[in-house]
Amino acid sequence: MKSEPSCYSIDDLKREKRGPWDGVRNYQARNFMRDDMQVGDRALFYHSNASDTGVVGEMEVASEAYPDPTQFDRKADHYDPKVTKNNPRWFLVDVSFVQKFPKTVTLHELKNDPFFKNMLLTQKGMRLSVQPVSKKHFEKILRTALS
DNA sequence: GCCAACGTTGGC
DNA sequence: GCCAACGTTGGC
Repeated sequence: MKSEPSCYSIDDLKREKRGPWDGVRNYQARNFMRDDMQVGDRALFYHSNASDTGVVGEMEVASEAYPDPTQFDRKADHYDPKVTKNNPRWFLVDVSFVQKFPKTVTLHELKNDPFFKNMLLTQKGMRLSVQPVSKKHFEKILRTALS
């Protein structure tokens, strides 16, 4: 799950312990949260547009999917004038902090390791902000981060 | 800040 | 339904 650290970082989540992953306005990303995530699933926190772009920590899915409240909020950055309370379009899950890695596993590292060749994240033009990670990739990233 | 790669919108 | 124009993402 990607976020620009200037907007919301792993340190913000560490401080807050738990929070809604709001602001996602892409159908595919929404579908992954709404349809494929379950409470207790692990997720990776990725810093995009950062000085050190890459995976910075681990979190846990802490809620079922529910409508993103910011879509109804006229003053929110991601307000969507086309939705109504009875007909929400955007969904999110809450996430809770698990750990911040002692070192970032950078996008550069992932792209340079053939093991991650087929990972969605490393594909050209891939900018989906919420995307699935295979177990083997997830575990290798954990091992790399903690080694 | 640039810009390539996507995604969305809306005229037709 | 096509596709040009526009908006966004995100690496660099």
